[in-house]
Amino acid sequence: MGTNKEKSVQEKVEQRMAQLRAYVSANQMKSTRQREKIAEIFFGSSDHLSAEDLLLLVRQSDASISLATVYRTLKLLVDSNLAESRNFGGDGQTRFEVVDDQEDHHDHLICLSCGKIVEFVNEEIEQLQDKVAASFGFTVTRHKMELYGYCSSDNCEKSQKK
Amino acid sequence: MGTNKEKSVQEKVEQRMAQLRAYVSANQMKSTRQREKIAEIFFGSSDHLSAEDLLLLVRQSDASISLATVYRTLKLLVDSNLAESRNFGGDGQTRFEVVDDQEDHHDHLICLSCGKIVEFVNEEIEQLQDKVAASFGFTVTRHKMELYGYCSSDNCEKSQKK
DNA sequence: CTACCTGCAAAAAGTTTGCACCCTC
DNA sequence: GAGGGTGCAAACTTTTTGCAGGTAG
Repeated sequence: MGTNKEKSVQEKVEQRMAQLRAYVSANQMKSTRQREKIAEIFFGSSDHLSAEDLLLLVRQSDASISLATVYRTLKLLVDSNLAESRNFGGDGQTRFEVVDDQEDHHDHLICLSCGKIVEFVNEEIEQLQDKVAASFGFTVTRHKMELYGYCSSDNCEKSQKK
Repeated sequence: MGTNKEKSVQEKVEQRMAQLRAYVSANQMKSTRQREKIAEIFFGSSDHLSAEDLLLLVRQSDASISLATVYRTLKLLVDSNLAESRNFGGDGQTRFEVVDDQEDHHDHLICLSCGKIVEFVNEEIEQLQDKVAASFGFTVTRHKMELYGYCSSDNCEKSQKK
């Protein structure tokens, strides 16, 4: 593992930052210290962060950044197609995650007991989705699939949330 | 269409009402005019209503009902497994829909242009989902699948929302 | 320098809750 | 009659926005 097929985390982050800078300058926007920092930390994180989560992380390296700017930056990332917003479980918390161009789309498997979130891809399902949609005259551009259930992790039964 | 395999809308609503009453009395709760009305209208509606939507409908026949009671009743319906809450599009609106015991689970196809929502079921996909989940050691109890794209309805291109 | 950005605080939007009064069982 | 239910308004939570001052290009 970790050969030429995978990019290092650092490389991926840099690639996203480049895309962001391109979008920013193409739209008469400016590159600021806050935007750079927020985006960089967001791209580097693999979790499903809420705005508040991200604010906390960002403040570890720059305590003056405000929640409003985090929201504004997240909106920018979503608009530029570098991030996507999700609404798991209906707990009223919007979470964001990094979008990987076409190359690495995935769905989620969520444990209702311990909260673990696993990402997966299944080409067969994707094809069936397109087929079903087509039968209704729809062309699918993106989708969201979340499977809720129980995992078999050791520390799952023990550390039940809720 | 409309033979013995389908229940009339009225019958379905009554069945739900009976389940609700059972739940209510089994939990030392009371049956009130407001609860009855809200639940009945909710069960009778096939749309994906928000609390506010439902309030408007309910007020057509009883103008004194409050939003708080609608929320309280919706929570009751969700707790009693007669309704389910959804979060489409991430537009900050929680929508509710009637749960049909096991018999009629479905997923959604959503048109990004005109907002049309189509419900569908595909057994093949469901089986694949279980299979994929099992490969990660998960047992799926429920899932959510939303396909976003564009429909081919006549009045779609014209009446674009947003 | 100009236009875009940021922080702050106020405003929105959606949902929940405390309380006094009301109604069902 | 007692205990849950309702309406109203206030409280909360999450996200957005107006404004005055700051800064990138």
